[in-house]
Amino acid sequence: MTQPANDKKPKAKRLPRKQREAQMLEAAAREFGRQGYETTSMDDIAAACGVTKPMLYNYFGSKDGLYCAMIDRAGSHLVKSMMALAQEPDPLRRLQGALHVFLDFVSQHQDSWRMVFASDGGGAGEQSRISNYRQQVMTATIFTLAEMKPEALPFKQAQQFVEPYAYGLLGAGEAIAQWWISSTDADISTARAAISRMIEGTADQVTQLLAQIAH
Amino acid sequence: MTQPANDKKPKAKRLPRKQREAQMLEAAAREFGRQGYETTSMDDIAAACGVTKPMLYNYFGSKDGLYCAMIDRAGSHLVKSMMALAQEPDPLRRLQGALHVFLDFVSQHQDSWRMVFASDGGGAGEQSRISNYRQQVMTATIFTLAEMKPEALPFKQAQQFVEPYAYGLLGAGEAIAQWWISSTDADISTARAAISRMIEGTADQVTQLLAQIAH
DNA sequence: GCGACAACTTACTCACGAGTAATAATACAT
DNA sequence: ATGTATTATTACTCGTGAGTAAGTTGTCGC
Repeated sequence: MTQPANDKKPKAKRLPRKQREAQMLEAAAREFGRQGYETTSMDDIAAACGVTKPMLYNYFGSKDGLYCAMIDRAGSHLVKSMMALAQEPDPLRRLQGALHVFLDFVSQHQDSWRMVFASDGGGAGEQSRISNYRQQVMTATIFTLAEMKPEALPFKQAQQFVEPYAYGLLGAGEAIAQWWISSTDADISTARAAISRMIEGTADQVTQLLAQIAH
Repeated sequence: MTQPANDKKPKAKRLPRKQREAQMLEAAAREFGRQGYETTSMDDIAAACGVTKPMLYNYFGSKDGLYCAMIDRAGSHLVKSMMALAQEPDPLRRLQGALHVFLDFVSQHQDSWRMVFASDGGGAGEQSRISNYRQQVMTATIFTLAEMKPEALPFKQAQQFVEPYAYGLLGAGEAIAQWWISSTDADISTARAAISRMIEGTADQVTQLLAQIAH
């Protein structure tokens, strides 16, 4: 519907499948990200990579299929980068490292990260649950936060208490990322610093809380 | 499409306009909240209050019109409640008060608050900007945060520095509210405590930051 | 009772978007 | 060069949802 913001009016040059698929995923990410799942038509995406609709169906089967493929590409990339931090022993530093990775991810997937991460509800019927990369990041965060004061109380129990803070932190991270993207002038280091400080402040509070609960 | 989750199969009882309108707004909030803007059909909403589509068009003109009316109802209510806190002089307490109001709002508008507040992008084309109640809350938060250490540096400048933290805080509040809604067992006081602590932690950091900038 | 207005319905139009044949064009392997 | 795979297109079907026109029924003032 709304002009796909892209060029390539002339004839579609012939391209091997792998390349075309990659291009399609790019375009899908861009269009879905800009307009949301429902509002983006397959024709939009097709036009955005200078090809016609049936090609999309050839390669991805359905709108859902394309959507999921695109989510998966970006999502698995995020999670993989985050998992690499698992060896860092200090929980606070691990949290900080995760934010670093997260902001990098956002800056690289400016349009689509919201879909990948928040999976906006409007997404693909069944698939919105399947590809919940957000959940994975959340779990890791809860885990890390519960480690802040390990001597205070049993780990399982600490996780309970810490859960809302993990959600809050993630929410804060997302919001600041969003702010950074949409503010034209702001430097990324400002965003980084803000999240970093919020993590620190929250970590302090959580440590206090855990200590306090343990009497 | 998806069954509107409501009853009232028999004949539509006749109702005066004001009452019917209120009922429609309720239903709209419920359905839009559950399924999102694009996915909810006018027939869904009509069915949800035991009436037929043309009535909706009679009273609200269009889907956009209905959507905006519903946003406005809840949104102005939120903003009004928050404005009542303006007389509180201590910025930290004001922030805490705002969160109290916010959580009350969320608990009263469980389905729809996301639409009202985050205005989910998929919303009504032009109107998504018009009815940005989120923006109002944001501005107030920036304002309050900048007041944390008034002697440090000029107010206008403080606002600049404080902006990402305001976004972060709001994001955290939303995320925790969301967590509370979707977790079956959690008590609201837990959510309140978590947001409260995060505000405190962040406020500390902001105060430090402002002091530090002022040399 | 009896207009007359407000509340409500039935029964459409119209556009747009997902998905699908059936068909054309180009590379490239032998 | 020529048969065969793969890449691509044109030209549809079909369902669904926004919005409307024209008609029906209940209710209130007098």
